[in-house]
Amino acid sequence: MTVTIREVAQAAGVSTATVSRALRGLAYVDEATRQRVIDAATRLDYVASPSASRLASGRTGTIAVLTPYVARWFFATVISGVALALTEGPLDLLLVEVGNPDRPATVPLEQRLRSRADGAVAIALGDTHPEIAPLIEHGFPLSMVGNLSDRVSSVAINDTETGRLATQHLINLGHTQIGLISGGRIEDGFLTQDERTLGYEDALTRSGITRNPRLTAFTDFTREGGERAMVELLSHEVQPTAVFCLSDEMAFGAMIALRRHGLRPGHDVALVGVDGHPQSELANLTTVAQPVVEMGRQAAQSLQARLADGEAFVPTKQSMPVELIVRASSAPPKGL
Amino acid sequence: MTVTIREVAQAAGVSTATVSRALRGLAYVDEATRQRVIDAATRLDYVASPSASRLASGRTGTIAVLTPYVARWFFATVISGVALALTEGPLDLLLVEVGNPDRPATVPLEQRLRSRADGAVAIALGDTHPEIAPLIEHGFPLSMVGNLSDRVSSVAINDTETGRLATQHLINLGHTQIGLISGGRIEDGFLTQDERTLGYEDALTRSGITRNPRLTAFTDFTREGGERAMVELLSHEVQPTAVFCLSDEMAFGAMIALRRHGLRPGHDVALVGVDGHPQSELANLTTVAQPVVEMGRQAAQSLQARLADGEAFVPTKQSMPVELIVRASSAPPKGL
DNA sequence: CGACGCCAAGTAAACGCTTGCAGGAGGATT
DNA sequence: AATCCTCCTGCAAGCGTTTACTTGGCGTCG
Repeated sequence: MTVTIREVAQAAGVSTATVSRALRGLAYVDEATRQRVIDAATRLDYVASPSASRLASGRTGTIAVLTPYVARWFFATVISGVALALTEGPLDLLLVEVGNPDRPATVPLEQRLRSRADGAVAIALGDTHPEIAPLIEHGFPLSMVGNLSDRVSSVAINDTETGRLATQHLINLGHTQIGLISGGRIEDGFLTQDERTLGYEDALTRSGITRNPRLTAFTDFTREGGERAMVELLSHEVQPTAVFCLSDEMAFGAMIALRRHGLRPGHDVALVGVDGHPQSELANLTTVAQPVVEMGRQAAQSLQARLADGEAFVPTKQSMPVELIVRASSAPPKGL
Repeated sequence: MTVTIREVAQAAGVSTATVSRALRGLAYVDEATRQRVIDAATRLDYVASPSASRLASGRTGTIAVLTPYVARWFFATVISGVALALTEGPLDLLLVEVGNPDRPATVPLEQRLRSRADGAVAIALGDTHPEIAPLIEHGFPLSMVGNLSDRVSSVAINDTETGRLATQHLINLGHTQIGLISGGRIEDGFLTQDERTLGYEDALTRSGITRNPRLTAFTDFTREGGERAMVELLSHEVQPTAVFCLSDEMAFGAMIALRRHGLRPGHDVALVGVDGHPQSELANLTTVAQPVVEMGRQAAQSLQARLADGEAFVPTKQSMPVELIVRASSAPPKGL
């Protein structure tokens, strides 16, 4: 059924070794010979068997994408960036769900990756995450997106700066009762929420505002979470005139909650999110946008660089620029 | 570095053949022996080399997902459904971008799949698509989502019914000038837009309304496309009081365009989309929702069934239920 | 009680590549 | 003219499984 390297060798009148070398563009093959081989291969519609070549070479030609979610915007968009980077080369993209609390791992990640991928891009996962840490320990080539790490290459935005930027914007508008909708604390080295919160606190402090813990609600990074969190905030006696949401999706949820309470986002309660989600325009949401596709692409590229380099490799930490996009959801407090 | 089957065999005091059989749960292995093998394997942290087993068995244990886009909501969500179905088993998920007009294929799809996947799930691709058709021709196990086909198993909604449902809803509200924002015609067997359009026409006809071609705009299935299309519709002399958008994202774009023209969705122009996009709630968009995750899951399952069955296989056509979710974007025309 | 069948386990031949090593052909260098 | 490179090519040993075939032991049946 399938054409083997032997048949190509026969057709081109050379050995299989030469076919292998010729087709992979290695040195020490006469140009005329190479052409003859390529012609034969094309004619026979030959494609090398990946399994065989992987077995023989020990390289898989595959990189894995490790992600807790595949459908959520941020994750899906990073994946598309990785895919973009891989279209250049001949690498395969193996999709692996990791760290989704709703779907506990049945097989240890390391086993799922061993001899299956040469390296991996991890999305929004901490470097001490129980599934990830062993990989790093064992020197598995890893590249992280959305979370900076000292132990592996990583690309992310400056989350502290992001939190500061968003909060300062609200302060500049005249707000002082600024709420926070944050993600729950995670103990696996995933620092996004901590750092954005740090930036939030820092901005408040700089302006001489003391943080009120009753103005913070913890939830998860979803629309539903944002909705619940906003309801919670609204239930307290002291209410925020503005809320910094750690993600746009959370902010969308917050908007829904506000509306349900007869309040108008922007008019009654100012809202700022983070992400630059495509829907933020329609929702009129002020947001700190991050270059998500590009982050995925960069991570994949630095991983490829590492795979090419081999030993001589130092983890790089890449910080991407953010941009505050101001829309109607952030207006001055009503008194002003 | 890595543990081989031979070492396990030695440790368990059996042959590699027995180890192979024991670990894969095949018959003709004494339970005591099997346990001994499993213990040894566990102790040594043995994991079979996929390349080797693929080479030897001819099966890849991988299914590919073929998709034009990975980040767009519908596609990402289908992929998550496929991933969901695969978490049960030991199958790998290979992600392959196919049919994205912005990224023309460098290597023929068939070559990218040969000996790399046992089967594939194609998302929103037609069965005569130049990349897909050869696969079907050669009997490659395929399962389609979002587009029904006679030639392979497929799962989708009834698009004609969907178009009818959406349009009828607008008619029921009292609209007669009902516009359509449609996708461009594609000649590769992808029928979604044709059928939804058919449903739209049919609903009009049934109510004795003659379709006005000036009320239809063609574009692509994106927010930007919807925006452009709505601008186009608004530029004509005869204007719609309602518009049926073939996808929610298009409808979001249409909303943006309306707003830019000082018109209010629902109030000035009624809007209905298709998808049940998570953002439709916040946007107050009336939509015909489809069970997207479930569709991905079903497609993956029927593919697995086919792979298990082998020869004895007949393509199945699965039609999923839709649900009209009425929100503020669809209101009666202003006169009423 | 011998033939038979069945189960359990082993032997060894693939599977289709890659790659270390060896060899030969020329040309350049002493 | 002998020696040494350099370039090209072939030989063959893996790579780590799976699986057809074989073997042997043991209970069963006529």
